[in-house]
Amino acid sequence: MAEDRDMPVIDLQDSGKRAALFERIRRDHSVEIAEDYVELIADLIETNGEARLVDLADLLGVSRPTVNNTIQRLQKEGYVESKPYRSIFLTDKGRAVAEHARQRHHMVLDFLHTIGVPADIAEADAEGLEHHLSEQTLDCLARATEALKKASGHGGNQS
Amino acid sequence: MAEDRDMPVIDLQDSGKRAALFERIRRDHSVEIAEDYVELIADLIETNGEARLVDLADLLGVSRPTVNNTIQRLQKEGYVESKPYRSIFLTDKGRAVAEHARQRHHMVLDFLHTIGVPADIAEADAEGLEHHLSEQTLDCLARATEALKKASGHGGNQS
DNA sequence: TCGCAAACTTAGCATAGGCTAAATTTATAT
DNA sequence: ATATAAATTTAGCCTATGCTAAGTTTGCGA
Ligand SMILES: [Mn+2]
Ligand SMILES: [Mn+2]
Ligand SMILES: [Mn+2]
Ligand SMILES: [Mn+2]
Repeated sequence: MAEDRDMPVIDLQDSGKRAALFERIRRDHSVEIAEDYVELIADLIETNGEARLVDLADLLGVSRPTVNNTIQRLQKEGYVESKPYRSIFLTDKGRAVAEHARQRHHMVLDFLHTIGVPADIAEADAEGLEHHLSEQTLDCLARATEALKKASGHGGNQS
Repeated sequence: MAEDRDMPVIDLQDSGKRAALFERIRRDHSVEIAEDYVELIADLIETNGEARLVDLADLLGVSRPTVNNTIQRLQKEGYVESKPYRSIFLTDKGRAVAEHARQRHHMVLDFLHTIGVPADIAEADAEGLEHHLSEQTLDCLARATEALKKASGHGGNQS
């Protein structure tokens, strides 16, 4: 139970191994924006019938030219399709990514709610956390969420 | 228990509120590198007596000029001090950030281990997750970790 | 001590992701 | 039908973060 809280977390002996972890984080970040965009686009299409650039810009809190720029990149990378001045559609690849992103988003949110994080804060944290969870960890998280739900359901206390 | 897994996670009605969440993520990302650097620098100083640019570059998996560039920015922003061609030191601000980062890193890792994530994967995921947890969520996470430890300790099963 | 290797810096380049201002196209309302 | 408004795009700018190649400084071994 002695939780060496002031020891390096990091193995300074094997720099190659450590470097690989940071490389994964940099990769995660490079797909993060794609994930948020396609998830929003899927939501907009389902809710409004179409995904317009102006709505994306409002939801993301960035300027319209910024969205335009990113959409062009996402189109090059095969996530979306859109003809000039028309609204935005998902490719099969984009739809798959959106579906996956949405599931993870739900799972993270469900977990945060279960451990007692207030809804607003859970929403905020989930938006960042969702992009850094491996499949393995998602599995374990789902199991832990169920375990905690069961525990508190059967008369457990958490405060 | 009907977990509407194919509903938008996102409130498309209030774009201002949603935009605020993404703005926080963008802010998180802009301090993320600072956190990883100061944490590594603290570890190197404790372990080796000094933090050298070349070791940072090896551990981070980036080139030496990249580290040089970032260190100059971190110095402007008051996290580190270093005279040309000499090794790198933390300011009080840098030390505080490093300490905080290390605690979070430990907590996330402890949690991931507790829910059964293999050590390698836990290390990898923690490196990204650690930067997106609010204080509130950290609190709840610590409590959940204890609860799960207790549960499995007292003859619980998780698979 | 002095020459070479290691470490660090500078210069120059690239891409991603932001911005504003201005141009262009599409949609709407009279 | 046409003027105006809204939406989208382009142009031009910025910073952060990455790179390689080349220069500079430091440190060490012979
Ligand atoms: Mn999401
Ligand atoms: Mn997100
Ligand atoms: Mn860390
Ligand atoms: Mn990290």
